[in-house]
Amino acid sequence: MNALEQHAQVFKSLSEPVRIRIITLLLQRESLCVCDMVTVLELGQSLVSRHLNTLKNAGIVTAQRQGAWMHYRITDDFRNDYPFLIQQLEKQMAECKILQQDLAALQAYETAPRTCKTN
Amino acid sequence: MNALEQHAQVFKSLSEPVRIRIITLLLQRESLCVCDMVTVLELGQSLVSRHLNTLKNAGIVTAQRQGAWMHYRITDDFRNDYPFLIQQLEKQMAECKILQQDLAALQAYETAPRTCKTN
DNA sequence: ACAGTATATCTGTTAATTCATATATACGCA
DNA sequence: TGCGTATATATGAATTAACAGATATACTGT
Repeated sequence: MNALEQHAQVFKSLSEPVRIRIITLLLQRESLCVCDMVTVLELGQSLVSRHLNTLKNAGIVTAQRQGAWMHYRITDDFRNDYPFLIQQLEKQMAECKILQQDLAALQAYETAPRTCKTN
Repeated sequence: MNALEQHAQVFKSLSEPVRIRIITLLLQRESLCVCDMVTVLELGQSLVSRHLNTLKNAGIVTAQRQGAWMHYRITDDFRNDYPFLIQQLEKQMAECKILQQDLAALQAYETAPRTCKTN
């Protein structure tokens, strides 16, 4: 895959609202596990897992297993190669109500006693 | 369409190599007509026209007729709402061989005597 | 009529979503 | 320790929709 196709793939990864929401959450934290995102976003586990896989294939996130949990984080490569894209996402987060609600839900979720009952 | 969906649509518009090439060219000039881009990109007229329509629907470009020619340009709204995205595209242009070749082809095309025989 | 541009249509490909199931780890308990 | 079970995550399969590309045709202004 050449550089142009790589760029196109990155943009494509950002072309779905759910993935924008996921990336925006991940930009706010070192890492999150799948069940965190499932709870905060109020989406099906399968759907979130598949979108995370799409982001992983594009090199935007990586996964690391910690016990039963898979922790996803933004890759250093993405931060290095697409710094302005991250700035753009942060700008959007500051202006987009839905993304702010997601962040608020994440904070509420972290404060409350966590029960990670995904399924 | 809410703000999140709007952002997703913009990213989707950037998710195809041909459209990245078109936008990159347009960022270098005030405006270009369809036959300019067809010649420089060496793609079918129908294909370029359809991609331009996609970009227009996303609010990234506007069209203005000048005689037989349709001149496309980047919208002010896009420049205002997605400034970092434009920075990202300019960074990519500086680093991506294909995009540089397109720019060189545009310059050569502008220098040579133009015959806009599209079809 | 002709040049520039848009669009209708067809084909092949890709992708999103859901459901059901598989895998992997942790936990409780004998 | 070993087994059964619950939890966390991934994935195969099926369905549906969207889209890129090409060709042919229609529209628009000179």
